[in-house]
Amino acid sequence: MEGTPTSRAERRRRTEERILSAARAIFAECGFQRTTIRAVAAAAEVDPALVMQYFGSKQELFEQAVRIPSIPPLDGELDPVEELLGRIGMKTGPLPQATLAMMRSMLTHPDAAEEVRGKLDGQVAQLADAIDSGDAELRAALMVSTMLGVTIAHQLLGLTALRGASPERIAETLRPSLRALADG
Amino acid sequence: MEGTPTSRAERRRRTEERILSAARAIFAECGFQRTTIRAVAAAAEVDPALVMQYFGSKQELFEQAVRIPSIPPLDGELDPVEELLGRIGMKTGPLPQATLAMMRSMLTHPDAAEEVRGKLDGQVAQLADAIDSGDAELRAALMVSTMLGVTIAHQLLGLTALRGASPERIAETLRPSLRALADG
DNA sequence: TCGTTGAGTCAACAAGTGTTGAGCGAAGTG
DNA sequence: CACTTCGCTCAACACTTGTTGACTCAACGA
Repeated sequence: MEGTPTSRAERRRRTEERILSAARAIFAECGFQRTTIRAVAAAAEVDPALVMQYFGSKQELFEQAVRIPSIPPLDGELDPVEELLGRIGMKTGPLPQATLAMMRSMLTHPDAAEEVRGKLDGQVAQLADAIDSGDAELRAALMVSTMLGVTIAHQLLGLTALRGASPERIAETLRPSLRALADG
Repeated sequence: MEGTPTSRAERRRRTEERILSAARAIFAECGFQRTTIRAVAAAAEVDPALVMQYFGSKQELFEQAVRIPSIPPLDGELDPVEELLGRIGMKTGPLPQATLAMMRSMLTHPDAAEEVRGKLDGQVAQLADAIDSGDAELRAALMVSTMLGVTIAHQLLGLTALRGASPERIAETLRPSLRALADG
C-alpha cells in the first residue's frame, strides 16, 4: 500500500499538480471563458474553493497551467525549414496541452492573444534572421502563419482531410511550400 | 426632414438590421461567449428584451448575424491558386464582419467550429477536384490551411510583421508557396 | 501530549448572464 | 373617433459565475 503519502508537503504538491493537469486539459478543450473553476475542481476531485486558495484567481490558474517553455533560439547550423517543421510538434509527437490551451484561447482571450502574438513575433524574427532577402520578415511571417494554420486545422478544427494524415506525411507535403517561402 | 420613416414595417426592418449589424461587430471582436445580449442591445440603442423578442435566443442571433453566403463553386477556367488567393478576401477588400465573427468563435464555440469545418471541407473538396495528383486532397487541405493561418495571423491576431503588409504584397509573396502545393 | 499549522470543505455572497411577461404608447384600421 | 396591433421598454426571475470567510480535522513541532 503506497497510496497515501500522508506527508503534508507531498500531498500539497500532488493535489496542486492534479489541479494544474485538470486545468490544462479543460482549458485546451474549451478555452478560457468556457472553462469554469468548478469544472476544473471536479476533474481534480477537489473543492472549487481550494483552486482559488492555491492560485488566487482563474486568470492566474490559466497563466500557471498554460505556461509554455520559451521557444529556444534557432540552431543556425540546421535548415530553418526543417526546424520549423519539427518544432511546432509536427514531428516530435503531439503538442503539449499547454500549447493547445493557449491556441484554443488566443482568439477570444486578450491575454492569450498577446502571449501568442509575442511568441510568434519572436519566431518570425528568428526565422527572418536566417533568411537573406529584402522581404525576409514578410516571408518568415508567412511561414509561421502557414504552420499556425496547419496546426489549427489539424489539431483544433479537425479538417476531415487532415484527420487521417500522419504528421510525417503532412510535413513531407508541406516542405516544398515552406521552402518556396524561405528561398527567393 | 426624412429622419423618421414612421412606417411600422420600415421601422422594424431598420432596428432589426441595426441589431444584426451591432451583433456582427461585437461577435467579430469578442467571439460568441464574451458577447452579451446587453452589449449588442446597447450598441444598437435598444432594450435587451427586444433582441430576444426578435431573435429568440443568443444562439439564433449569432446564426442570423454571421450567416455566411455559401462559397460559390470554383470557376474551372481560372487558376485555382489565383481564385483561392482572391477569395479569402486577400484581394477583394477586407473580409466581411460575419466571416470574422465566425472565425473568431470557431475555436471556442462548437457550432461555429462545425460550421467552419464544413465550409473548409467543401473548399478542400473543390480544390482537390482541380488538382490531379495522388494526394490531391491532402495538398488541397494544406492550401486551405495556409490561407486560414495567414488570415488568422493577419486579421485576428495581428502579427506585427503582417500588420503593415498590404493584401497584394501578401498574396504576391504567398503565391509560389501555394503553387508548390498545387503542383506536384 | 498539547497547541499550532495548514490542507481541504461548506455554505454563501455579489455580480453578471440569458431570458420572460406585463405593460406603455404610437402606428394602423374600421 | 374608437379599437386593435405591435414595436418597444421596464422590472424581474432563475441560474451560473468567480470569489470569500468560517469551519473541520489530520499532520506537525515542542
